[in-house]
Amino acid sequence: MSLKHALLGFLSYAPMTGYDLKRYFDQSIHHFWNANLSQIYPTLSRMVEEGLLTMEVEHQEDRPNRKVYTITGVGREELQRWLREPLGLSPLRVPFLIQIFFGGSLEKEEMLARLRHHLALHQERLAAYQGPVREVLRQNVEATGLEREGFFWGLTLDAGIQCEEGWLKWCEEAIEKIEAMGDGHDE
Amino acid sequence: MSLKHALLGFLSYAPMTGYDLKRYFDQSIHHFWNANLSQIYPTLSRMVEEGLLTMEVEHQEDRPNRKVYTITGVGREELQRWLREPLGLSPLRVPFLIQIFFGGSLEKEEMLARLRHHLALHQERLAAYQGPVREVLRQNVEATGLEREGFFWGLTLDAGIQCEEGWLKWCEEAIEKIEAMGDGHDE
DNA sequence: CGAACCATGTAATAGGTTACATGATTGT
DNA sequence: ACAATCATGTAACCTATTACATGGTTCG
Repeated sequence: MSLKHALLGFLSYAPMTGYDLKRYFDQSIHHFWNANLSQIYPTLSRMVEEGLLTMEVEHQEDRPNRKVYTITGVGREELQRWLREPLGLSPLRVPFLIQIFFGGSLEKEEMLARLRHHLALHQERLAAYQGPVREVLRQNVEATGLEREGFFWGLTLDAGIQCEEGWLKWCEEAIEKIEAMGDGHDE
Repeated sequence: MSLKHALLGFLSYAPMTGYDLKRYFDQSIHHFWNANLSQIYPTLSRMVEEGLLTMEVEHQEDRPNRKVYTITGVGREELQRWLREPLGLSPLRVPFLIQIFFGGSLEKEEMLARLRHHLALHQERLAAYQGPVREVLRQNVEATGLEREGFFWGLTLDAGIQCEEGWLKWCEEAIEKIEAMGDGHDE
């Protein structure tokens, strides 16, 4: 279960609440993994039962109480074990490609509009990765001083960028090929 | 629900059994979507209830009976509607990148071994796409005569290839960067 | 005055994987 | 003999999403 190990990973940096963890997800691994609060909270409870974490309630007066989770020795061992576990390639699930696969009945212009829209979405995402996302990463390295860790954070962002560039290239080539095609439903 | 629409897509080519459909999944859209028989069978039943398909039992003597599903007019309309529905970008879920992200505690050689293994997996998959997978696609076009459809089938395979090439490039660059790094856990 | 932030959850639903169950035929 | 192919499913389980529920504070 990857969510569990991602939580262990962040908690190996510092004790945190579920709400904090969600912010870290959104800020740093959002481009290859995400989780909702409604999934994070029960998972943290279960991890306490399993002995991977401990929890302490921090009382606050003007705000809701915080449940601060801390990783245990067992938790650290489990994280280290998992980090070395060989994983196969994760299967893709891209509904958009199902639409392309069965798109033979769409008209040329309709299909082009779909692809151009998709291209724009990927351009947006790429720009975000190269700009604000990269910047947040840099700030996190600066704030924590975790140089070596920051190097690996950067690698995952590189992967996201590489992926987006691949999609852009594919979209562009697909558009060219369709534009070169005959009109209507034939050829 | 994408599975439903993928099933509608294949059944728009010809009536088929669940078992046949599974074969088509494995053969043609496997690289961006897959499904198990234990998921396909109940889904087909539900689609009959919803009026998207009809089912007829074909009795066989030496083999189990076949349940042949046929797409209805309603089913075709639903497929056409869905093919035009704009979809956002599908979120990635790559557990391997979680391992990289939190991989700061692994030793240099350990990390290199992981990346080299990953590189090999992607090379294998790319070779499959460029060789046998492309060949099966070509044969399906020849067998069915669906030239225009075949063009779009090919596009989805191009996307798979583009994706694999992106991963390969990323793996290679990551390996180079790590090799250039200082030894052990520092720097 | 309304939106966003802080902070916690539960419940219902959907989607997907794995294991279990059956049973004849064909190929190695 | 053993595995694979044909052909159907059910049940248990795991994972993830969406909706519902609460309630004060801060910012525009």
